[in-house]
Amino acid sequence: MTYHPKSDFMRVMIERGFLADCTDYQSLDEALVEGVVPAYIGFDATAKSLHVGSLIQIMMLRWLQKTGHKPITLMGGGTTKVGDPSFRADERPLLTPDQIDDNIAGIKKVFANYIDYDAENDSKAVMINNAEWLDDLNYLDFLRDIGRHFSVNRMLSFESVKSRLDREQSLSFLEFNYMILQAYDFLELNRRYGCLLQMGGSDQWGNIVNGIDLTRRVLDNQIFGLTSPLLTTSDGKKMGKSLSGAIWLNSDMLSSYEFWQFWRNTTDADVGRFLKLYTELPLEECERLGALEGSDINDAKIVLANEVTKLAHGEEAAKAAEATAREVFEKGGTGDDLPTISLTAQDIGDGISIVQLIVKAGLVKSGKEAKRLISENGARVNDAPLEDAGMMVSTDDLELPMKLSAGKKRHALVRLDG
RNA sequence: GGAGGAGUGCCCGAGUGGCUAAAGGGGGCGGACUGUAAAUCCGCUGGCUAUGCCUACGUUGGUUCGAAUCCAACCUCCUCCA
Repeated sequence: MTYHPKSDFMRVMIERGFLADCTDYQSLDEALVEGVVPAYIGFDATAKSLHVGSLIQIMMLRWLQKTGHKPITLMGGGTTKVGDPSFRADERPLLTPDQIDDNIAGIKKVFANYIDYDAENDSKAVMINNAEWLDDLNYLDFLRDIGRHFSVNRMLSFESVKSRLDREQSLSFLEFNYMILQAYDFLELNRRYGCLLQMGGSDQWGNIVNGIDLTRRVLDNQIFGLTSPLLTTSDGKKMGKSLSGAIWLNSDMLSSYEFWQFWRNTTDADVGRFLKLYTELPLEECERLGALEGSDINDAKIVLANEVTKLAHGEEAAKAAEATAREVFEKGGTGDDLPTISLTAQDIGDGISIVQLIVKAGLVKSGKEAKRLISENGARVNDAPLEDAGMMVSTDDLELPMKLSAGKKRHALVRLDG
């Protein structure tokens, strides 16, 4: 960007790599200088927790608040009933209202760690559910008041739905309405809360622009949109997957240790970028750490893991995760923070096969995979290669916690409970 | 409503009566190399109480000793027409 912003928020967004595009850099910048700007990001409730793919959005709201503005976290209680088709190859399964409520409850937990909803100033954040205005819409009124502002011709031209239209997959009318509902959200947030800005990933650009147009037409208000880059790791993978699935932000969905490990395993080339996006370390520090060469950059990865985990799960959790990681990887020992399963004597009975234990410990999905792992010499028990796939484990073997390993990186503890 | 095309394993995609748990690729997992990195190379990749059994090629039935493969009906999607 050649634009030199006057506002702290825009400056941070640009310097730290959050900015992919903005509908009007200069006007938005001026609004940010003039006063408190309420800005929102919407989160659909498709799972019980958000994952690291949404973390960049959360960090944007956090910076927004830190630079003196007002974050609005919009929970998509209404829009989730429709499902966002943007850049998706197929239709999502519809969630029931109960599932959606459950998911919202889970997602809410994580925001409190990043955003202050109790601030006693103009930057106090608010959390709103768009079900508030979407659930009770009257179809005909909505079509007449809002629908008339949308051109189907134009809607069909959006990149976000193009792949669906071009290819053999259908786009249901239900999903097609998503962009109208999201546009309407922006309008309502402007009307009700004076919201001036919507942020989101660059895949949301079309939806955001629609909201801006709609608000201008209906209320004659100028509002703004700002998008973050769609994050992939430098080796071209989507952000947020790792060894065993999605990287959830909620600690009840993914342990702090595993969360920490995800960041510790960042690809070299991403370290500097991630430090800027996902931590609040000074820029120079991010750059210095990201520029470390060879094995020195491992120290930077530890800093990254500590900082991100601290924000998400708290300082204690970060410390415990680091301690366990050091114990496990540097000394080849064990640590309390490793994923642990507890078995009762009853579970074990006369003995349980090692194959079953490996499955129960969550290191593999099936007994067959466990056997494969063993035959490939990837399984270890207390750090000794496991050769006998038929090995039985008795309660006596679990006097001390047993450490099971799958490959070099994945470990779990098995304890006897009670 | 009419005509034509399509529906395969986590994904893409070959197969068009037995040799098919189904080529190839991607992804994933394990190994080597390293730095708990990347790239590269090698191997594995449906499940189970396992010399056998179960599940699987849109769904349901049928033909056959035998079907992903043939037939019928249905469902869904795509393209064109109304």
